[in-house]
Amino acid sequence: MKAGSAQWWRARYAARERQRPRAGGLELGRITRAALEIVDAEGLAALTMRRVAEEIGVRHTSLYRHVASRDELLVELVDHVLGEVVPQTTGRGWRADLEQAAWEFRRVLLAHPAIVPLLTLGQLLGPHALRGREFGLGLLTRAGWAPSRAVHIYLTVAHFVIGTALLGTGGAARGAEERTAMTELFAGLPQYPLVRELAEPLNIPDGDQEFDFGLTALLNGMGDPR
Amino acid sequence: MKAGSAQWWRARYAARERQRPRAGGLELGRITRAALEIVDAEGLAALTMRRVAEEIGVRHTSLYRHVASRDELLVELVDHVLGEVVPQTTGRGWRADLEQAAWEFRRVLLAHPAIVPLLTLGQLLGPHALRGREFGLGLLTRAGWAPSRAVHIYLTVAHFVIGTALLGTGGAARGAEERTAMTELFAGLPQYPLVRELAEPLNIPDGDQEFDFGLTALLNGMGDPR
DNA sequence: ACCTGAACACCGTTCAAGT
DNA sequence: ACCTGAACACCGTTCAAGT
Repeated sequence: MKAGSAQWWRARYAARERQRPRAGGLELGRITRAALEIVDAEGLAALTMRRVAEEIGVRHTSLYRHVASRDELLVELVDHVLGEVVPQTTGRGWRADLEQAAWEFRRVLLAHPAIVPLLTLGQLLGPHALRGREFGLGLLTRAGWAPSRAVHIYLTVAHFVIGTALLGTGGAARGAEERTAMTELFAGLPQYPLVRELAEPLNIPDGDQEFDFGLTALLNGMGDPR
Repeated sequence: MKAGSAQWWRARYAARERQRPRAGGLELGRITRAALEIVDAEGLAALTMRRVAEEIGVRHTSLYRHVASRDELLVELVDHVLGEVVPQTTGRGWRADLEQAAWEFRRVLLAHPAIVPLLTLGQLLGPHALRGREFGLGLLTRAGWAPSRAVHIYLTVAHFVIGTALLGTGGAARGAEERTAMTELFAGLPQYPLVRELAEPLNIPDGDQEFDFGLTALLNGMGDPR
């Protein structure tokens, strides 16, 4: 069964209910916490089963009693990080609430850049993901949006947050020396005059500004609940 | 030097100019073409150096003469796929042109779902990526958008296309049995009443409709060139 | 029930040797 | 200049054996 699929999640929830952890034993939380530490400090490539086990002080084969594969561990890690998202209502209407939730989601993702690519590994159906989903749908339906419209808006904004985080972290992130390298690169490519001319605004590494621009346009374009 | 970084691309362009391939020899194009075949048919996990070499009929260590690492191969593969994007003007104004380009970009990504996650590996600075960038910036500036505005619009739309493709392909893609599994999953989770109530619209696997909704909202919200 | 040890198949990458 | 062969270090995963 593929880790992160709906079928997998269903089995996972059932197993979690059945489970009674014994005192002093290794549990899933200890594993995901160790995994997050490694991934935050050293990146995704450093996250091996052996490395996680070493961090905890156990043989790496022991992990397979709690997690069926590395992929399962990664899926669990994603929902663990999603637990840091704490959406709150603002008292200033649905649009302000949605914007605040989007920025809060973005904040958490940027705090753990290495796990962002993992969001595409499976479906976001863990307890923390569903908590966020419930919150978003709640504020939209309470504002008067029709159910199918609320779903569309929720999914579009969520995907926008994830998409911009994906492109803004990792390989696409721009430092100072990256920017000078880019200028030099474009200088040697006369085939693309506009790319060269607009090199400066293209390379300003202000992801927050771009995020603000896109989110505002998105919400402007959606109108109001009938 | 990190594959996909601006510095890497700079060296890569320079090396490509220097290169004179000898007749009958192995060249990069042959490698990326074999890689794409494998990845389309069997997914990203099947794309090993040994497998690519086998497909071509050569020892796997030979690949390292043309590509410094597996990561380099993946970055080259991305730009290779981007070559399939053929944006065209419509004669119906900048907005129609931009929408058409966005759909064309989406079409190519969905045709090669396994490579979509690779778009986040490095910067999109290959020749085909820059060709698309030049096209997008061209149609926007010709329409009268101020340069910095054109850049924002271009980046936002491009990131939107990639973001929705990322979440719509791979693990998040929904088949029929996935949807029934999701219904059963929600039925057992009374903690999330709205998620359960809206399960049906949430699980309709119509990515095109969601894409259309988001793209329209985005462009609606951007207004017109001054 | 949980952890350990040994083992398996398979990776990416390096490098001296051939032509 | 390019390809080959052998080798290295390191993976994820399985499973019988211990407690």
